Amino acid sequence: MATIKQIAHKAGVSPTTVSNVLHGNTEKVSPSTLLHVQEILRSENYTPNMGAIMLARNNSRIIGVIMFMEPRRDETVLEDPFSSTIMGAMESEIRKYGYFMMIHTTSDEAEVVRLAGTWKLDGLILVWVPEATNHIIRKCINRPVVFVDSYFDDDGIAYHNIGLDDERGGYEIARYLLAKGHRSMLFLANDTVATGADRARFDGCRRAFAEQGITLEERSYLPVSKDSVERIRFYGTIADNPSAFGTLVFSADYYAAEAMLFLQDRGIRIPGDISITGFDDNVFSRMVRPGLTTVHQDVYGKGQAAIAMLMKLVKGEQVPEHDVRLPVRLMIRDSVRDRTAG
Amino acid sequence: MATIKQIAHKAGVSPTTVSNVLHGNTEKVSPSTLLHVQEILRSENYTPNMGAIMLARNNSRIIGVIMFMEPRRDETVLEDPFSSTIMGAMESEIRKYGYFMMIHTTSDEAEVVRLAGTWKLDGLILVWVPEATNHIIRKCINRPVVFVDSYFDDDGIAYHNIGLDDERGGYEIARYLLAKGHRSMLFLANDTVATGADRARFDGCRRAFAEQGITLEERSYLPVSKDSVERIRFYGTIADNPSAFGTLVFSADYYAAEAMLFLQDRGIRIPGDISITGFDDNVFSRMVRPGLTTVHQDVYGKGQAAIAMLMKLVKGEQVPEHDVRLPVRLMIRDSVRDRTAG
DNA sequence: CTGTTAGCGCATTCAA
DNA sequence: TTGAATGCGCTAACAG
Repeated sequence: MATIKQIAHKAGVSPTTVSNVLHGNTEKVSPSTLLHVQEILRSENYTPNMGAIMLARNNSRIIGVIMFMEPRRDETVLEDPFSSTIMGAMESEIRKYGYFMMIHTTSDEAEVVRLAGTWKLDGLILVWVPEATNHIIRKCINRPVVFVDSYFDDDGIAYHNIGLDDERGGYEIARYLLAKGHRSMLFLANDTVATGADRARFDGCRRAFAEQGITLEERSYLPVSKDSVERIRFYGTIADNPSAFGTLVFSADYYAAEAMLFLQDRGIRIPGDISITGFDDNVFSRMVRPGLTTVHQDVYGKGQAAIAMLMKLVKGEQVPEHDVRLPVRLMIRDSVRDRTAG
Repeated sequence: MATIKQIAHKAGVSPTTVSNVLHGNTEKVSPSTLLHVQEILRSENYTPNMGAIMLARNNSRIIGVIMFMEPRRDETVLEDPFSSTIMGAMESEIRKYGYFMMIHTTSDEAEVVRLAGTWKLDGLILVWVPEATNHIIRKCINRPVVFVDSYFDDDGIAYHNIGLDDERGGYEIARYLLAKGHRSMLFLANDTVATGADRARFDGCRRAFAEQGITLEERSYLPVSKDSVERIRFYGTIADNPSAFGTLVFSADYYAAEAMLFLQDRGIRIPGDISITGFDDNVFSRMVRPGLTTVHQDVYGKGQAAIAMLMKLVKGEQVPEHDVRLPVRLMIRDSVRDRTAG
C-alpha cells in the first residue's frame, strides 16, 4: 500500500505533484515529471486510501442504494426479479460512472440519514419509500436523492423520482378488459394500504370503467396477503366459486401466475372459467400457460434512468424533470377471455 | 454533523473521554460523566465519520461482495432468483453484524485487489470465482475472504468456501432416473467449460450410471447457450426428434422450465414424450406443469453461512472447516416418466 | 512548474 | 479518571 508521500519520495518530487498527476492536472506538471511519476505510480502499484480522501474532501464516491422493505425474510420479495434486475442495472451504471455502491435495507428513515452522514454518501437512491417518511428524509439529507417507485403527498416540494406511468398501466389493462366484454373486475393489490403505485393502477382501472359508465367501487380493491398460506387460502375461495369474482386484475405477475397455477390445479380453466391479468411483464408472465396478459415495464431501464438522474445531480447539474414516469405497454397474451365473440 | 471535539467541548470534557464513552470503555469513565456525555451525544445527534475512522484504524467495517459474472446485460442472470436471494440474505446478515455491504460486479481479479485496498475492506465475499483467478486474489488480499460456489485447483491451499454438494445432487438425480428405468441422459450445463459445479454435478450423474454399469460419455455434457435465440434453436432440434436425446438433465431450473414450455408449446408431452429434470428447486420449478423434479438447495442459508463464516474470520477466530458443502435434497415432482411401470 | 503546510475527525499512547 | 499530543493519507491553498 504505497502512499502519495512514498511515491513522491521515490520520484524525487513533492506530494502535490503526485497529487496533480493523479488528478490529471497535467497543465501543472511538466511532461517529463508527469511520465516519471506515472511510471513510479504504476511500478509501486499505488492504491488510493478512500478513508483519507473522505476525510479531506468530505465525500466518498459512494452511492447508497436503500431498499425500503420489510426486514423479514420474504420469499416473494427475494424471488421477484424486480430487485435483482434493478440492482444489477444500478450496480452496472454506478460502476461505469466510477462510483461505488453500498446497499442497505431498512424501513427506518433515521437510519438512512445516519448512513448518509456517516459515509458522506455522494448520492442516494431510495426505492419504495412509503409516503409517510419521505419528508423527513428529504429534509435531513443535504445530498442528492433520487427516489424510485415512490409516491408523495403533494406538499409542493419537487422530489426527483423515477417511477412508472402506473395510472396508465391500470387504464390500459382495464380498457382492454372492457373491449373484450368484461364488465367487472377485482383489483388484487400488492400493498395493504391503497396508496402509491397500487392506488394509481387502480385509479387507472376506474377511469377506464368510468368511461364506459361503470363505477368501480372501493371494495374492488383487495390487497393480496404477503403470507403464502393466507394467499393460498384466498385462491381457494376463488376456486370454490370462480364466477363470483369477475376478472382478476393482479398488480404483480408473480401473484397472478401463482393464482393461475393454483386455479388450474383445481381444474379451473383460464381464461375459460376466469380471466386473469398481471403487471410487470416479467419472466413469470411468460412462464405460465396460457401466457399472461400484463403490463410491461422496463425495470433495467428504470435502474439506469435513476442513476443517470442521480449522477447529474451529483455533478451539480440542474435536473428540471422531477417525477419521471416511464411508459408502460400492454402485453396481450392469452389469459383473458373474449366475451364479445359469439 | 457534530464531531467528537465539538461534543467534548459541549460536555466540558476531552475528546478522549468522549471516545471512551463511544466505545463503551465505561471502566475508564466515571458514571456521572458517562451519563452526561451520552446525553450530549444524543442531543447533538453525533454521527461518526467513517473516513476518519478508516484513516485512524485502517479498516472500514465494509464487507465487499463481489459477483464474478459477465459485465454484459444478461437477462437470464438478472432474472435468476439466485442472485437476489443470496444478496438479500447477505445484506441482512451483514447489517445484523453492524457492518456495511459494498457490491461490485467484475471478472477482473486486479480490480478486486484494488477495491480491497482502496476501501480497507474488512472482508470479502467472492461469488462464482473462476478457477483460474482464485490464486492471485487470495495471494494479494491480506484480508479474510470467503468464496461462494467456487471451485479450486488442488494446490494445497485451504480456501474458505461455501458451496453445495453438487456431486451428490447429480448423483441423486441420476439415481432417481435410473430407478425410474431411464438408461440414457443428456446433461445440459450452465457453463461452457465443464468445470466447477457443472463438472461435479455431471460427475455425480456418471457415478450413479456407473453403479448400474452404464458409462456416461463426455459428449453427454452439453453446455446451454447464454444466448436465448440460440437456446430456442437448440430446443427446436430436440422438439424435432424428442426420442433421440434421452432424458434431459438441466443444471438450472430456469433453463429446464424454459425448455419444458418450449417443447410443450410444440405439442410434446412432458414426461410422456420426454423427461426433464432441473437443479436449484427455485420458483421456476414450481411454476411449470407438470412440476419439475429437481435438486433443492437452500440459497438463503448459503448466504447466511457465508457471512457467518466471514465474520468469524474477521474477528480473528479460527475456522477449521474450509470447503463447506451444503446438503442437497432431491425434490420429486412430475416431470420424469416412470419407465418401469407396465 | 514545484514544494510547503495546515487541516479533515478519530484512535491511541502517554502523561497527569 | 481525565487530558494532551501525535499521526493516519490526502487535498487544497498558498508560497516560491
